[in-house]
Amino acid sequence: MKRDPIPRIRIVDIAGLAGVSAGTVDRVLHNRGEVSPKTREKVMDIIKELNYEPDILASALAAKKTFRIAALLPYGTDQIPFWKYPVAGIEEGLLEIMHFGVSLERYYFDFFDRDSFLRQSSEILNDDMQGVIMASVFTSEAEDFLERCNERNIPVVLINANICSGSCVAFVGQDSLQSGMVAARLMKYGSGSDGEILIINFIRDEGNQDHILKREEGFRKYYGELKTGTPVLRQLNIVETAGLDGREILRDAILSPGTRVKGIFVTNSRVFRVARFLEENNAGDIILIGYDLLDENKHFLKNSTIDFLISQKPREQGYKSIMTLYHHLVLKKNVERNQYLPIDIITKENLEHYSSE
Amino acid sequence: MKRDPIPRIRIVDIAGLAGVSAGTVDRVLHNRGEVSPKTREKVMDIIKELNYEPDILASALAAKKTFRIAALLPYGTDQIPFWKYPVAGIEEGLLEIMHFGVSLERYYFDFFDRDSFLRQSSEILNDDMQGVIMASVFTSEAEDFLERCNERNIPVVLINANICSGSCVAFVGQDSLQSGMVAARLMKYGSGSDGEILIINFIRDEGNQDHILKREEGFRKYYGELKTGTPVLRQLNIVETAGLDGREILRDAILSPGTRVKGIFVTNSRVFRVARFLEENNAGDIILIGYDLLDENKHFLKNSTIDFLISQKPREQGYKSIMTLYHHLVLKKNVERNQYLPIDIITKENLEHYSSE
DNA sequence: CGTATTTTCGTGCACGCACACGGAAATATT
DNA sequence: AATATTTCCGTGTGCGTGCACGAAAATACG
Repeated sequence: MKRDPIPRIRIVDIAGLAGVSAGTVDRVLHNRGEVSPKTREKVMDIIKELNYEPDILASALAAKKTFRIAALLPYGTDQIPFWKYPVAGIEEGLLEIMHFGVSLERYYFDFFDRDSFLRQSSEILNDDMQGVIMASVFTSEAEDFLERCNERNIPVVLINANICSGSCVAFVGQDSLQSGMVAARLMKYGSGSDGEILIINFIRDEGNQDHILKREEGFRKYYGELKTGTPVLRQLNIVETAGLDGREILRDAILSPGTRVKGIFVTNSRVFRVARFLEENNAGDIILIGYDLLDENKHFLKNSTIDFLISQKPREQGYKSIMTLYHHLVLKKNVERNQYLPIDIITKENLEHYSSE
Repeated sequence: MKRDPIPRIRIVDIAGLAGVSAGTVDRVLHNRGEVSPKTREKVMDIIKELNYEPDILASALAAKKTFRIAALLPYGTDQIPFWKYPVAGIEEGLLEIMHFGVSLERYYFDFFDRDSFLRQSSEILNDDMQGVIMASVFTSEAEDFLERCNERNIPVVLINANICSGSCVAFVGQDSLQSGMVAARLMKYGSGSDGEILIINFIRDEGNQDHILKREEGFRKYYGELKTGTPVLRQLNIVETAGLDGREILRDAILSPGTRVKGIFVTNSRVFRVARFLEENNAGDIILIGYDLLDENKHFLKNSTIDFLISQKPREQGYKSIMTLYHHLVLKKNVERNQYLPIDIITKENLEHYSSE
């Protein structure tokens, strides 16, 4: 039976061993004031040798330092409910770390309006922020803003969609290629080797769609690697503008005479639109796979119109993004550049235990 | 753009408003020493009205209180590797909360030896522990020990297998019935409506097997609720004693002439034994579903001998158990009695992002 | 009423760290 | 050599809370 005593090394212990005062050790630790090279080296050696770690409770209490973090995200709407969840995850993480002086400023923009993104991101640069959590919905504007932040040494964590050229501190999101492959494996079990499968992309005129395209790519990759018989994979792009849900396009693709649709893979969280359509038209024997536990998607999963949902874990994305900034900013620890979240497969049977995602 | 200022109410603020010293407020807060009823009521009113919350950093720093938590778990072995993971999760949680004075004592026992459980649990009662995390492997002994702990007001968190009659603070684990139903849904997609499906239980002479039986129950429940054609479900119990892996029983059940096994559901983490057998005998077209990301299970998932693994998330069970005790013991917060973990479905394609479970 | 005992409460100091201030020592300038 | 300036470092106090000690006030007893 092992005991776990924690003999904490304190600043005064190091001071004693180095024959200096605690104030000098503090100056060495924080590169503050002036310390002679000889004294500095002696203190640093002891710090390393004893593996000194500060008591973060005492440090936070004494410093009363504040870390102001900006959240630059789309606001969730009834049409795009997905974005309600990362926000909730960020707020949840804030509750855990606010004791350490972290505060959050919220800069929300309209998912469909590039100018609102520009306005809010400009405002961040006018304020005195120490870190930013950003959703890169508009790619080139986000890259521009990221560059501005880098010039000011403001660390940025990207959420949900990565930017390849960005020098952010971290990206928190899902491996989109792999999630497409997961969807394909599930589809293959459910729909067999014949007929055709629709890959439906709800896309926009503009903005970052890498993750959507990568999901399709992964889906096709899985089938491409199969040794025997595969169904026909057919892409269907539905341009997503405010107000339209693509009903006529769905009718043509699914209900036209001669179509043999066995399954549908929707590459984002708007799968509820397809589910609505299938339900209205009694097309219940089609395997339907999509993303995320939005309320309406959950409703259709429960009544078996949707067979599987893949969760991007949006709440956990939010939670993890703020915790990553905390580790980087406050604890000064190394954080991983790409933080991929698990690719959760949700069925009617395990839905209840995922509901808070 | 909303600001998030936190004007913290301190003890000295309350003291000023009540016309007493901070020491008196402290005495009221902690029911310490003696305070006149009149003064106590005045202070309590102000505390409630201002919704005072202590600064947990300052509280932990000043109190230097230690919370000693006992971990009463089986040790992980090559034969039962599952138990390596909850331990890792507990250690991970400990790192996050040790600043608040939490320390961990490890009391490990042999999964197959009731006496070792009795020895270790007795030792806990002899030591001065403030909380216990326990795996209820031997049901009645665990109930007994739980009763002892209750007499001493030592809170206990159960992990992995619940005890129905136990008055523990919390249970952290998976909803076994639902996980069996998830397995059945996956099996149904993969193996169709004819032939037979084996439900293999690796069981022991003694000990808590509720969760294993519940998984089978859930599996059967799913098929029972189907409206049309179901395969034959056949139970196969393999008694698990140290050293044997049930190879002969598997041979009879799977390879005998006349058997038409389309799928196998193994109700715990020993699915690698079945996978080994299938691989050795080139029986690769059987759908195989089991539990947990042990190294050997992962190997068979990668080479497609195993089709799906359901994760009990053992590491997260450990993590969550210690965090639950922390919330209860240190923060004095209410915690939920049954904390069910998500039922993760793992395929070859999403395995990499679950590897740390 | 005087003395003894109990109740009540203010005060001081501890926790480990952050950091400002100013005195002492070292160095530069005249 | 005397004076001015810079470098270096020790000391003191703050952060918010926990808690021990003992003085003052209230109460009990003879």
